[in-house]
Amino acid sequence: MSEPEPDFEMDLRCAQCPVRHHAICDALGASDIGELSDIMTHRTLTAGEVILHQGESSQLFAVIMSGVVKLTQILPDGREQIVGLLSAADSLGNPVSSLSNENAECVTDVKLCCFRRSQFGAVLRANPELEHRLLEQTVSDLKQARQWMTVLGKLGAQEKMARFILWLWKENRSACPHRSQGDPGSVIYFPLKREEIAGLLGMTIETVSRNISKLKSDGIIDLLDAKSIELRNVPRLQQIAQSYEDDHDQDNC
Amino acid sequence: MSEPEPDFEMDLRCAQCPVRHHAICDALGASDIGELSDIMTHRTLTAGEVILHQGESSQLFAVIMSGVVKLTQILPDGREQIVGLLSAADSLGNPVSSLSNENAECVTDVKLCCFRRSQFGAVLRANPELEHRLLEQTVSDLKQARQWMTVLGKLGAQEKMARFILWLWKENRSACPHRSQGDPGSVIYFPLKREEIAGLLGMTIETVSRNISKLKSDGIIDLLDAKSIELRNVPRLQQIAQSYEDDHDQDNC
DNA sequence: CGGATAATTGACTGGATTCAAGGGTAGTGG
DNA sequence: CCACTACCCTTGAATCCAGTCAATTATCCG
Repeated sequence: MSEPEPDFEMDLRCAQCPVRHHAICDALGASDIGELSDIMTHRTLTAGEVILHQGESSQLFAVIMSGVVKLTQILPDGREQIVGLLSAADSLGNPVSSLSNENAECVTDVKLCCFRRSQFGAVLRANPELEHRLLEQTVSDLKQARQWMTVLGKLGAQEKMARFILWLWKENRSACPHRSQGDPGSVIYFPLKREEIAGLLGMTIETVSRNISKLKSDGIIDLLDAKSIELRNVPRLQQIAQSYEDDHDQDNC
Repeated sequence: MSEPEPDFEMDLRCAQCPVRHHAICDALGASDIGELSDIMTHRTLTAGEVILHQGESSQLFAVIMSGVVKLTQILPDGREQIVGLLSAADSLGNPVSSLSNENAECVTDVKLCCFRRSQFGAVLRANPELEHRLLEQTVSDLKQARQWMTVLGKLGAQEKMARFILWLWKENRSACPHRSQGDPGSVIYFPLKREEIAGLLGMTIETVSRNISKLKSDGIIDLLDAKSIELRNVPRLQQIAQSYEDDHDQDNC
């Protein structure tokens, strides 16, 4: 139960990789990408599997090819806080130490592109552009963590829910920038249970549920099913969320 | 009021710098440090001065030589969350973009070693060891931000206070690892007002005050003055804080 | 269909905020 | 040196928001 069963598929090369140009490996050109493809292995995990344990040592460094992973911290008495959510093109694992600062657990089924820390570290040292890209991603993660600090520390339940929904919306949008029209059907799907939303926002499942219901009865959102929300009044939502218009984000993507 | 008045002193070189071997510049050896000393300027700021504004562009990147700086995020309605505290040897400013993600404001008088982003970036590109060191620091900051997320999201007022005091204690200890005996007089001084503690822990000044009083009346701490705490029962404090024994931290110094 | 897991809703409780008053302390100027 | 003021801290009382406990309904899968 502690170490997931590896599932190797050595045939798939970087050229066919769906996140080749969205993940940190984009920093390497066609001539250097071989350094990574030579040492990578693919692995498929199922929802609920634990990838990393907080405080424990691991040789894994990986890029997420598909699926969602949650980073959590667990208190001695069992309470769990979600401190990060990772999805396709994000990377996983501590790049500067073998000790993991958080637990990492699959929210959905997940496909990983895995490296041994030592081998990845060697490529990193040989390719400063790659390390620079890793720095950019870490700075971006830090920015997000600090934004969540503000949400957790200063916002009320209603405001937290609104922020969460708007955050989902933004993530959705940056993930699939296909439809160029005036975004007609603003339907968001998310794979998180109420318990996980609660774990992220620092509240209980009951409070999450109550506040979703409130937003629905106010006509601001509509619930298609428990994990699909349709936005009906975005400006109102932004107002409730105490968010500045839009974080004109020029980050990865 | 928006741009602090510079105060140049070109005479002081890196060799005399008190943080030369504790800050990121330690990554550069004696032969390369000149690249930095050639482009650095020292600046002295007084408590309350604002160094960076959230969402605004700035050409500043700096290393703190002395003093304490708080990083904050402010909501449209004025509520303020402290998302980070920086002190001697920490660096300040976004290394990958000119946009600042937070406000930075002096808590005490502060001495900075300043660089222009563009010039520092050039040194960074020429010295991968320096960029690696910056990555290490950013990862460390991210780890800390996520720990605060757990504090903000899951702990009660009493637990937050205990964590805060233990965090101060650890910071104190790593700052001056002089006295090697069994730490007899565990007195901690901190420059933060109640309002700032509240802003960091996601509570109000009144709740902060009440909980400090509670810890004092329980004999767990003693208050010498409003900003000096004496620890009287560390194990009890750790128990209240819901913290694991000690984050056997092998980080920077 | 049936059992298990997930989500909603209600009633009650409690801890933190809010509102308000009262001390303490530091810095200024007579 | 002391008085005065401004700011900071503490403490009390009342309120309120979110948590807890509990019951019901919905959904997913065998």
